[in-house]
Amino acid sequence: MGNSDPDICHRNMTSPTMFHKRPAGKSQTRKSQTSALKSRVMEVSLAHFSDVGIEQTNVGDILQDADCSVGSLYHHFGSKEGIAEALFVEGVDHFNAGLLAALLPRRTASTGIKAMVTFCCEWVTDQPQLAAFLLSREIKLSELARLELREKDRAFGQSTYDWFAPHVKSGELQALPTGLYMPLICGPTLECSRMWLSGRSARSPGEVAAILAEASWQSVRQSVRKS
Amino acid sequence: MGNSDPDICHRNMTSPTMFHKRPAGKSQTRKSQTSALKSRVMEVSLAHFSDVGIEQTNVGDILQDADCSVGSLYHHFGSKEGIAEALFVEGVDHFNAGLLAALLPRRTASTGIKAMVTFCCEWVTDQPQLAAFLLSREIKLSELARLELREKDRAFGQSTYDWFAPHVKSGELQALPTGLYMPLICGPTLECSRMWLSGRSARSPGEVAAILAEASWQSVRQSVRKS
DNA sequence: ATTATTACTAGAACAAAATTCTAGAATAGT
DNA sequence: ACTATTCTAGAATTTTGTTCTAGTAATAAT
Repeated sequence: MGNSDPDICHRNMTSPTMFHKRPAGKSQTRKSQTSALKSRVMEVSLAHFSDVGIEQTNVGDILQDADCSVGSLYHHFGSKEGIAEALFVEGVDHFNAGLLAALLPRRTASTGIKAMVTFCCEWVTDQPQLAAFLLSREIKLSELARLELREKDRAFGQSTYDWFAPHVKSGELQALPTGLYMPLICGPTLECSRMWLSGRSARSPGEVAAILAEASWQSVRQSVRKS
Repeated sequence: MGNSDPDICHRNMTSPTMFHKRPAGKSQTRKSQTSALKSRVMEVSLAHFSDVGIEQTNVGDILQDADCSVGSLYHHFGSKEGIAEALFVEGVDHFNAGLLAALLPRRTASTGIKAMVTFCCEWVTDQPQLAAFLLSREIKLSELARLELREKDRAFGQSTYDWFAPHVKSGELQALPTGLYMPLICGPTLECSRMWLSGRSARSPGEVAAILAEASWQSVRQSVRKS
């Protein structure tokens, strides 16, 4: 009765440090042990997921590799998909944050757009496992996570558009439906990434970043051409 | 002993008519019954897969909805993933064939590139389920299917490149690494498609086809600009 | 025509793997 | 100290994908 309530708990994931350094005091407090366990599970799961896919990954292996008990896993994540969901949300967050950080400081349309593309390329090339996971699977998200992600997506879109707007006004960028900027700017890069990650292409996005950046820029700039 | 040999059989799928009209004589011969069963399974499976994903779909539901026995299903497809594999290969084939058919008759670089984009947009908008399935999941293919697909991919790439080459020579198209044309031309569209299919965008690719076509063209044309 | 072989259908039985359940230990709150 | 909560554990259960055996139609061989 006074038992654990996973339905609440495994939602309450305050970004357990896969991509940031952990506090890690010497005296392993319970809290840090727990958070370490979660990280371990996520790390191990990512490796398996990106390797053989969610379906083919079996919980037993995760349990073993992360040295975790059945109870703990289901307490924290609720299900195998729950792990995937946590990874997905955290991954998207990380990517979006990086992309914004690359964009916002730029002062001209051209450098901004190119910075976005370049960031994409580098991010994918730097963390192929996470990228493969994010790009190759559309996770079946819970309703709650779906809403959470939708909101983040909206906020992200808003931030980028706030940056774009002045450049549209000044005539450097084309005026387009809001939803088209991201696909035009990052679409080619993401497509290249998929090909590289799945072994269909030898060239990593990092290697062709400059070409992609230039091409994407051409696709969204206000075009006034000779002849 | 003289038993069925699924290891051979379920590879031998001569494209069972999900996207083409079936012969369907009046006297249901065995062959046509069988092929109808396969189509039914694939159709039903696609609906489930694109709805809740491969993992979440359970074979029992497919069996029931397609009115198929366990034995038949495993005889024809070998496994649940086998169905996905068949759908995937057939889908890619259908898409590639359509794309080529749209491209090859065009005589100028501009109309060709735009035809490709337009075809993508229409195809995705016309068969959202299949598109969602192809775009959102990377199927874990068998080694055999992987090779088969690789070969088709190569042939497809060759055909498109044969079309591109003269236009590159004539200076209308940029000279790019071979692997970059498709991502640049179709990447934005596919990205839009994903957003639309997953409900993150309201505008269907069909609605923005013209804009995408123009933008993608700008990204691969040989640019010589004022100032 | 009869037999042999193959392609296919059927569903009970099986095995593997995900998840639930019960219980106990650690921690925080009062 | 006592209570409630969070977390850990692993045995027990259930679900679900797949295999197996057997039987039926179709086709090929003699």
